[in-house]
Amino acid sequence: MSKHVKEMGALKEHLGKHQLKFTRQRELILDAFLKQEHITAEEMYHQLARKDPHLGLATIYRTLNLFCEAGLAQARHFGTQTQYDNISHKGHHDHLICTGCGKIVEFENCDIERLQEEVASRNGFTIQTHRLELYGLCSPCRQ
Amino acid sequence: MSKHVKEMGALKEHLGKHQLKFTRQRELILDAFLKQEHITAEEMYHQLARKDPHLGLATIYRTLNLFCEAGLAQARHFGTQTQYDNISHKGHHDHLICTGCGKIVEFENCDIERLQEEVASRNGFTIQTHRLELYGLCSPCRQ
DNA sequence: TCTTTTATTGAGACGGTTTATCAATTTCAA
DNA sequence: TTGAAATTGATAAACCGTCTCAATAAAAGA
Repeated sequence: MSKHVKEMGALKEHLGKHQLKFTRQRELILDAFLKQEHITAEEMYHQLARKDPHLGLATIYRTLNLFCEAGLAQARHFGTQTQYDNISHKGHHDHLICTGCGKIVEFENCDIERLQEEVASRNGFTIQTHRLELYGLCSPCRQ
Repeated sequence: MSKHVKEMGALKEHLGKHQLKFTRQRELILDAFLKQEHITAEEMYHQLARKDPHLGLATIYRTLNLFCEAGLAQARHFGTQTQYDNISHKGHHDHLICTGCGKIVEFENCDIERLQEEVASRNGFTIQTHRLELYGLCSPCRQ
């Protein structure tokens, strides 16, 4: 009865290919994961504590890493924690960041994205998402 | 006599402004830092162990963070570790990161860099450094 | 120079995050 | 239903980076 039929299918396909099993915990964690844009293991642990008080933190880590391998999630190290991004939510924008005043300008550039695809395929990669940050000085900060 | 006169000057200026002191350790770490494009604290620790076996890891962390504040370095979380990038180094390379197995491939692409400059100047920015990470699956992880 | 003040250092303790271990349990194909 | 194989939960362990603090070194003042 999940609303996430497509992702559930992708996960089951990955499980099948790797002789892994479909468990109650994996289903529970997938449902919770797909409801958000990104989450940390700790956040999910607390969030799921009500539904299943015995669900262990280690299982959450293992499962989120499994989602990464299955192409559903993307891990990003953010400060001291790891964020797991939901790949199916992708309103992706890049950032120009002023190192002087901290101002952030968002931008999108199709040409850059196209070149990224080229680089990736040349190296045998399939891109799920990317992160591009340009650091510099805005004109007020340059005087 | 250091070859890195400019950076040494920038560091001393920062120290002066903040009532910090110029120490033998800071000089040593700066010299080692400027020789590379990027380094982790742990790598530097081993690298400097011969020159000064008593140089502590904590001092290296403290000093690399100081370089960030002084605008000489840029920290970024990479896998489980923190990389300190040398801002003055030009041959900046970017990363393809496999979300399945964690493999990292470095690449450089002048066209992308040129487009970045365009985006920046269109927004009135002057780029000091950037960070581009492409996340996806490498071919073994894709099957 | 000598003294005084203040920042820095080294060593290890510490805290938070993630992974490894392992016996018990669950899944799933036969 | 059975049995091999994967998974789980609990917790120990590993790991990275920061904090603590007494001892030391650097700058400023006399």
